[in-house]
Amino acid sequence: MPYFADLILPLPLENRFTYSLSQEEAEFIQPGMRLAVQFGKSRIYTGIVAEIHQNPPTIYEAKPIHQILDKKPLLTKEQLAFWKWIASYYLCAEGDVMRAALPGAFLLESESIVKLSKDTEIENEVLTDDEYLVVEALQRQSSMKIQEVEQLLDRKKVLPVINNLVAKNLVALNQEIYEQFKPKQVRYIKLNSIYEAEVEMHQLLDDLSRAPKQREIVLSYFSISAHSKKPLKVKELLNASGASNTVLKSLIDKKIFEEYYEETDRVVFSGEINQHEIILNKIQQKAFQELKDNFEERQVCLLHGVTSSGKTEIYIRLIEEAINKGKQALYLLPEIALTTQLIKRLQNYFGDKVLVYHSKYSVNERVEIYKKVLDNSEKGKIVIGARSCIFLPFQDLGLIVVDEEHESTFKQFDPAPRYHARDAAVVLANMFEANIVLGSATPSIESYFNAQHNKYSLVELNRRYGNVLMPEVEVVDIKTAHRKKKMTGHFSERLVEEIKESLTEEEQVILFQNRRGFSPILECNTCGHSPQCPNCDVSLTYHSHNNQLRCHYCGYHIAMQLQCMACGSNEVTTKGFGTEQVETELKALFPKSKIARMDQDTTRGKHAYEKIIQAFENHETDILIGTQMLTKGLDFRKVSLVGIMNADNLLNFPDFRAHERSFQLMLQVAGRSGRTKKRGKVLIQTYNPHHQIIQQVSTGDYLAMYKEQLEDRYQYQYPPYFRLIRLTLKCKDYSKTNEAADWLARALENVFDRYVLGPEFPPVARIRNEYYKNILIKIPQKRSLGKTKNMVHRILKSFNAIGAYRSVRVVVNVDPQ
DNA sequence: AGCACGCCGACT
DNA sequence: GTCGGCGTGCTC
Repeated sequence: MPYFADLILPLPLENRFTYSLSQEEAEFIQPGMRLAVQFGKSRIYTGIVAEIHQNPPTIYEAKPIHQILDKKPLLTKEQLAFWKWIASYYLCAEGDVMRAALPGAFLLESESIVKLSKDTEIENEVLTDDEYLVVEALQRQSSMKIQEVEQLLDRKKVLPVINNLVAKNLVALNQEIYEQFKPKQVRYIKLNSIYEAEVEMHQLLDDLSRAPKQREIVLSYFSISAHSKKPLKVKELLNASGASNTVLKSLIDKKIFEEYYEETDRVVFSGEINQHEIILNKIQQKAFQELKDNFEERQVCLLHGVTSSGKTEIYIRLIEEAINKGKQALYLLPEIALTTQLIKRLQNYFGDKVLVYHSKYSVNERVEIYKKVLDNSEKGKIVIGARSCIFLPFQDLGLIVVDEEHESTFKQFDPAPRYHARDAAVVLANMFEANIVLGSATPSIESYFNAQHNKYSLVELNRRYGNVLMPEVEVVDIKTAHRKKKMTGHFSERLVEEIKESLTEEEQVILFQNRRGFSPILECNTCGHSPQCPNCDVSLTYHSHNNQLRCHYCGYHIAMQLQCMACGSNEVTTKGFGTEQVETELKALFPKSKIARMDQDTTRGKHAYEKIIQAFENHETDILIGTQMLTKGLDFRKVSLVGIMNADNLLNFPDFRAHERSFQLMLQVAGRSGRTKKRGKVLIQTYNPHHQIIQQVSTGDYLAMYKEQLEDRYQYQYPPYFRLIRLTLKCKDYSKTNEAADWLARALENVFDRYVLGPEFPPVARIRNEYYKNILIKIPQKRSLGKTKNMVHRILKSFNAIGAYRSVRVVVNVDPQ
């Protein structure tokens, strides 16, 4: 009986692919292992075994596999099921999930290598110039990559040339695959055991009397090993003796020393546990108990706790309980770069049980963490990281914490799989029958709705830790201020007063300015023209640090223009205002204060974030101006004033979540103020002081916001009452984009009727010379989600079958943010 | 995705 | 005439 394996390949393709196995292979291979297989004419890919069976494919001959890459499965059954769920829920291929889920180093890919055939006789052959060049080059360097051949011949299509050479039996084309992960090896040294006896030892030292450097090394070795029995690293020995590697090498050559290698962890925790107990106050204790009680009934619990109410301590205690039961715990964060403070807190308590996992780690480091989790090892019982952590190979997951669950960065936007880590984590927890806490000071409407409708349980913390008062919020009407001429640039008189007061009290100030879309653009005072990107439908934005005009979307940039490009007028001004302007104006207002800025521009370097934060923590900075980044879990002690420069550009965003977002953002920023005894102050500058969201922020009334937003969502048919699927069409051809979008919208309307919106152009309708068009499908609660998705799937399939629309790509985004 | 094949315009 | 552009189809 023949055997077959169905593989998931890391490609955006619908199907799994079936390969044939020998009986021996079939007995060894298990689902979750990696195989290297040939796919297509020449390439070799890494595939994951999803299933082994004995049903031969009917319409094609299955190819044999190339190589088995694992001794035991790299994926658990749960993971395979989880991948399947993600692919079907978010309407993407399992291959897309595979790419997102596995550290890159696990995905071996082949590279075509050209080599000279063994018994080549060139003389008789008639060669073209190109062919001759390749053969000649190969006589010098034995093998070449396709890319190198491209360089050699200085043209793009070299495969025909190579194929001709292969046909003439002059060269061979091979596939080479590389195992990318290399365990880190550390070189150790030990003395040859014959010198351990005292006599031999003295003899050795005598023998070396004429080689003082070598003698020095041996003496160092003795002195180190006298008070430590630990294996000795070569590096340590060389450091201690001050000798060079060459000297040691001659000792190794003389067989006096022996060297050996051992694998070590790249990711090591060097600190030590310095916090041994977490003591919860009464309110925290009560919440902790409630959470545990709730878990008896329901797996998911929403923890709604105001800023600095001490949610982290509760998480830590929950994690502790999970790992005490021998289970693994996962702590999900929106963005890992901003959370060094939190990671330190966890490591101080749990030591090396904590592993941090995120995309900024090197591929090798990620492989190590992956393997630790797979082995359910003691190191790495607790994993903390951003959204991709949900793909780790947990064996026995007991608890998931989703911190700042309202954050939209949990949703992956591009590329597929466009998953929401919070929602996927709920599914993951369900697979393990694990508990999951969703925590936030400003829960998402969806989660609060689920809590209100008993899908999740709910625990609330209404007091700040140590009974610190919530900050006092003052709304400044800048419309009136402008009229009364009480504005200095973007600063109202009130804000300047408050900053002055804080500074004289030697307290710190945070100023918040929303980013994107409000970066400054250049505008001509005469004709109103502003320079546009040639590839995208946007104005170029001005960047003062390099004096450039830049496109946000494609990176196109030109030097700053001093004359209008349309009419030649010399009067051009920068409009709109970002953090840079705030900084400039602030420096003029407070020349003596130390001012720092935290935004995209200033946080580019690897440790730039930390430096700015550190400086602020150490009070080397008085005023910190920043964007969204400031809202994320930073804990500054001496901030007494938070200023929101302009609330309106948040509120006026064209998005059904704009109000919810504004509320969350403002309340989070406000929470940075007054974390110690003194009551903090928040100043919000706005043109609409009576806007309901501004009012709700100033009273900190989450429930009022929730209720009002919920009504809007119901009325305008948005989540949580309706689910959304957004289809985005992209194409270089404008009219084709329109035609295809119309066709697709018609096809969808046939099934979903009035629940199809669009097609319509997004605010930026052209990016990198591609036109965009959106179609939105709204799914009422009563309609089956699964059936709807199958239907969408079917319609997309027939869309893709239309030759004329072949160049139009459709991006599917389920639950778009 | 990546690659082959086929058709078409633009150059040595 | 070939080179390289792109559209189309297929991969177990």
